[in-house]
Amino acid sequence: MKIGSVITLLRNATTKHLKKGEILIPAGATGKDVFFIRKGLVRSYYWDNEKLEEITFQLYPEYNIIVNIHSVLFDEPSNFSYQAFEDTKVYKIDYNSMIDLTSNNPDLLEINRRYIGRNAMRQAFKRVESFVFMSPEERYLKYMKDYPNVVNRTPDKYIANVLGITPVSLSRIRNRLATKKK
Amino acid sequence: MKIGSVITLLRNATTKHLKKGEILIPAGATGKDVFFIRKGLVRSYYWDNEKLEEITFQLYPEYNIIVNIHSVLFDEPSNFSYQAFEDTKVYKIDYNSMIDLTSNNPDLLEINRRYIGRNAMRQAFKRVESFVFMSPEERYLKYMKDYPNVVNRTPDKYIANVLGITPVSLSRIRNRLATKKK
DNA sequence: TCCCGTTCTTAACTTTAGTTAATTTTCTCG
DNA sequence: CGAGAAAATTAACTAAAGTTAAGAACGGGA
Repeated sequence: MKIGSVITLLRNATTKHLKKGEILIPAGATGKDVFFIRKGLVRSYYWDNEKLEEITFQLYPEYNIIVNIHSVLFDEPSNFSYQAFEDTKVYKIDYNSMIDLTSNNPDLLEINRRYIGRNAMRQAFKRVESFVFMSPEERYLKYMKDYPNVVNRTPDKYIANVLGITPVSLSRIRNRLATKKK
Repeated sequence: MKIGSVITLLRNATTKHLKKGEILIPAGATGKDVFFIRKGLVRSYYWDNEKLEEITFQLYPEYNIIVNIHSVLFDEPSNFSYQAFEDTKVYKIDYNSMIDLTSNNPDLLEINRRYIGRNAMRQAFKRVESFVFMSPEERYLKYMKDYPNVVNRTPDKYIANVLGITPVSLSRIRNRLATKKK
């Protein structure tokens, strides 16, 4: 990745500061923005009308790219809200402007392909694999290993959501693992 | 999608016939091929060394595109084998040739973006959502609804794998649903 | 059609997860 | 620092899933 290309991107981006708890993208949004998290932590979540509670879908620490998959790739309004989970600084650029920039610039085209499409795809695919092949306990261990910088900044109840289990169940898994070790 | 573009693609593709049971892509393969299933049914599966059995990851009926995500997008050898689950006819084209073709042809570029990247991404993402937000029972009902043409051609044990549960458990879910209905 | 292998179902049992609620611990921010 | 809120743990119970195994049903050749 060439430094000049990055500068081109940054010149076309705006900077946004969010206080902990502020909403970056509200549910229902249709805007096609791409965000780069420079600092902080963002979570995406879904309001479950049956259980009457929020279910956290994913957690994004600094140096991650967020695109609202629903609006940007699927042309639907966003199912999720994206919320700053710590004081957060993001760079924001319109997706279509980004496509325009990248199509005239081989380096940026490569960045686009590599860091947006491929990365999001890889994450989603690996996550499906973890659900198909692994137990909740194994999934938890893997998540801790892969994202320690997320786990130790986030209350367990949100991690439990991401793993597809309840907070109570996660607490028991931790207990089992702790007693097993001895 | 213009018919001319499709013909361009087909002229650069080869046709392959597979008997039921034959392997389309063996585990460990590094080839970057794109397959279009003209007729038949293909499954991808993983050999689980712990459980000493095959776990089916996904089922692809006719008119679906198969790319080996591991080799084509992640530059790793394939983790999965892809096997014809019925007598199957596929069109095959090398991924890089396809990229070359598409980059000089706006229609094909659109096909590429839309049907390969976006579709695979959409599938993977929706599938993660189903694991995070839904119970096995709900997941089964949704799968039946979304892919009836797969379900009624595939033994349940393979469907169970795809849903991340055991065949015994799927059988009980079916039983529960049947008695609930009355 | 009959046979054999695969798949499905059922049962019995063990383990784990969901649910609800009470209690303890930890955070947060005024 | 301290009070109130949020989160984590624990318990008791229910529901569901994993495991193993046995028998029934099914299906695809010969």
